[in-house]
Amino acid sequence: MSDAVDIAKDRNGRKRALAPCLSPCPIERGMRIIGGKWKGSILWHLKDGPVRFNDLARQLGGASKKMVSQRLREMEEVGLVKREVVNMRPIAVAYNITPFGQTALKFLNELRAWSENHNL
Amino acid sequence: MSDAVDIAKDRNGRKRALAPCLSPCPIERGMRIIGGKWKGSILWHLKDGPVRFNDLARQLGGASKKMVSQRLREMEEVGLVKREVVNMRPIAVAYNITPFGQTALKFLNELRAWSENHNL
DNA sequence: TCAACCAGTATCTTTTTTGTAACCTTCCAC
DNA sequence: GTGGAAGGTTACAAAAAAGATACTGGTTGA
Repeated sequence: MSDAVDIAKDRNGRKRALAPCLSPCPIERGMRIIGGKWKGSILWHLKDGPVRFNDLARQLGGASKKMVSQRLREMEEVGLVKREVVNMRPIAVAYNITPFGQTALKFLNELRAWSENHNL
Repeated sequence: MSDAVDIAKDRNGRKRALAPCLSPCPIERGMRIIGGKWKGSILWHLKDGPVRFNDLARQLGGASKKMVSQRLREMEEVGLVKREVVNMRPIAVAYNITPFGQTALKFLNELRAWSENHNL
C-alpha cells in the first residue's frame, strides 16, 4: 500500500502529516484576498477604467450598496483598488483598479474562461 | 462627464444599468464552484494522485473532518473529484481528481503563483 | 418645492458557514 | 478487551456573512 502524500508515523506509531497545510497555504491565502463574494466581479468591472460607486452597485445587480461598499473597502485595504474623490460639491467618487489589482486580472480571466467553457 | 459603463435613463428619468450582472456572471459562478473554503486546497492536494480521506484531513491542518467531508461531497456532486472505494473490509477510500477537476488546476496554479509572488 | 442623484451609514434580522465534540462500525494488534 | 486505525455522521454552538430597510446631508434639475 502506498501513501502518495507525506504521512509518517511518529515514535508512538500514530500517523502524522509531515507537512500539513496550516491554513494559509498559497491557494487559501489567495482565495481569501480575491475569493470573497463579489470581489472578483468588482475587480473585473473596473478593468476598463474608473467606475462610480452607484454605477458599480447598479451593475452588480444582486449586490446591495452595503455589500459593494464593504468589499470595496476591503479591497482598498489590500491595495487592489483605489478610491478617488473626483469632485467635491457635487461629490463624485471613482474607483480605479491599481497596478496590483491588474496582476489579478490574469487569473480572473482564466476563471472566467473556465466557467464559460464548462457551462457552469 | 463620461459614464464608462452602460448606464441609461429610463422614461421616468431614473438611472438603470443596461447590462446588470445578475449574480451569476462567469466570475461569480466560477467562484461558487471552486471558491469555497478549502475547495481549492483539496483539489490541489489531489493533483498528484489519489489521496485517502484521513490523509487529506491531516494535510489540511486547519480543516476538520466535517469540513473535508462536506467539501468533498460538494465537489463530487459537480464532478470535480471522484470517490472510490478501494477496499471493503478494512474499508479504504481514495479520492481522485477527475478530468474536469484537472481543467481547474490551471487556474489554481495561477492563483498559487499570484499569492506567492505578491507575498500575501 | 419636490424628486432624484451622489456616496455612502446605521441598524436589525436572517441565513450560511464553521468549528467542537462525540459517536458509529468494522478491523487489527497488543 | 482496550485502544487505535479506517471513513465517516450527527448534534449543537458560535461566528461570520448577507439582506432589508431606513437614513444622512448636500446638490441638481423640473
